[in-house]
Amino acid sequence: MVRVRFAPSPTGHLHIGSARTALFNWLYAMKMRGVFILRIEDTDLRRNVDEAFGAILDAMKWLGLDWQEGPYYQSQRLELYRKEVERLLETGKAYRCYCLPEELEERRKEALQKGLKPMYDRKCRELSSEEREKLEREGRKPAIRFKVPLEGKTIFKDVIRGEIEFYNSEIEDFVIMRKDGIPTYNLACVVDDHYMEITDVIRGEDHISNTPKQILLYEALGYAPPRFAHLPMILGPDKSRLSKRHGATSVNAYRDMGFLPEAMLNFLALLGWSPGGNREIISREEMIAEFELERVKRHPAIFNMDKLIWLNSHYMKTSPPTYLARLAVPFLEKEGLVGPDFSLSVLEAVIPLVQERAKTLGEIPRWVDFFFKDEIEYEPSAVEQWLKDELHRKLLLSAKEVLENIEPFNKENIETALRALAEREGVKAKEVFHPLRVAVTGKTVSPPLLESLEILGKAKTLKRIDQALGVTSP
RNA sequence: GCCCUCAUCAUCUAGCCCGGUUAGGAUACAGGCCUUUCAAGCCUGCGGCGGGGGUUCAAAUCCCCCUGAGGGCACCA
Repeated sequence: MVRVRFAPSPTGHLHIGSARTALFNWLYAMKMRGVFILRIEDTDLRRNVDEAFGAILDAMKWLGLDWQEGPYYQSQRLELYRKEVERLLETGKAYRCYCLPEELEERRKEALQKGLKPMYDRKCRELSSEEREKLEREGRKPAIRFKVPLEGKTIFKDVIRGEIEFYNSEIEDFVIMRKDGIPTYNLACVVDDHYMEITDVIRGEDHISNTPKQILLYEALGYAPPRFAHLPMILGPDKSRLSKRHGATSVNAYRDMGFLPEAMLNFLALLGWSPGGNREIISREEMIAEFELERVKRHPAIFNMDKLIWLNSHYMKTSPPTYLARLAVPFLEKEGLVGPDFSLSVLEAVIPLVQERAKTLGEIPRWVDFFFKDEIEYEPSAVEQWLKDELHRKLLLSAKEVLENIEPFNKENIETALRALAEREGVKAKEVFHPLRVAVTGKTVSPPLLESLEILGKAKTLKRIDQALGVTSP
């Protein structure tokens, strides 16, 4: 049985890169009919954890990455780590280090100056009991360091990259437990992965250099190591690590901009993986069916906002209007276009007119605002272009007279009548449509006019025309 | 500085493992068609195997070197 985990630290948000890691873990678990576990790595005492992971949980749920176990919190498992560290101490595979942070820093700088590797100098590795007692008497509290083998190499086979090896001499005696008794990442991670029976560790490429340390820990603790798979990084357009300077990096920020979860998921899946062939659009079910860890790319991927937008507009076009209407409500509320008591059915009627125009939910309000306002504002340039001159004012007035007599007030009847009007007046149809569009929407760009008029209704349409003629009268 | 990883259009990528393709698709960009605006859709164009050596009848594909990019080197995760 495959068991994988996603183990974020409780920052205030789910980073795009973390989300991709979560997705690939989830996909692999689903594909293998295994278990996807959520674990919160909150062993950093300095970080105040309060509700910081709430946003992470929200983002996971929004993307539909449901977990079968957890969330587990490392902060609640401290006894377990202490017990394991004690074992390492007893078997001589770890030791107490009394060096002060300032001392370490100074020695690190010295080493760097001499052109040596900035590694811990193993000063406390072979302390005699007298030396230890002396340091204890000074009131020093020890941190626990892992005794890394001085020779040999640590080799592992990465599922995505093949064999990777490190010389043990390149690895320092890293701290596994701080002087306050809180374990560090590498130790807690290994202990948890063992006790949670994780079979496959799928994580970012930035963890490759942690892997030999962890494997050494697995060996020292007598655990069988899992398989490892390191995912490529996600970079910004300038090829540097994706960060705030490239724009939004959290999943929730994209949700709030009006991206659909389907698009986000599709986009994330394509960042470092591809189903092969020429497919770009892929559903959650297809991803699960076709996902293969071995097909994951080895090179970093650049976050391509244009592609995300394109994918989103695709899902906007193909999603059911009722679904989009429901998701669009908060965006309309934010613009003050709808109150708590508005009718969803009008919105549902309007969505089909804009779903292939708005690239995100966030763009919907500016396409549909005139349906929800009593008084619309007129763009000065639009008025200037279509409502100022005599010809268009006259055509608009005639249009109003024609529209007044249409019954029922639907697209077909409106179109027939307006085209007939244009013909009678000897002008092109658009000479009638354009002023009418500006009169009703206040803009030169809008959803299809005829459908819009039908939904708006005769009364409001006529009122708008009067308003428009008033706006432009001397 | 040391260690590790990676390398196909501007970007995401198919192809690489099992050498023989006019190196394919998508986004973006440009042009055209359609059209009541804007979109969408359709068509066309632009554009790439980082460089150098091998191996081979034949290399994007196999090997080596260089270069470039990314990651790591915490009592962070």
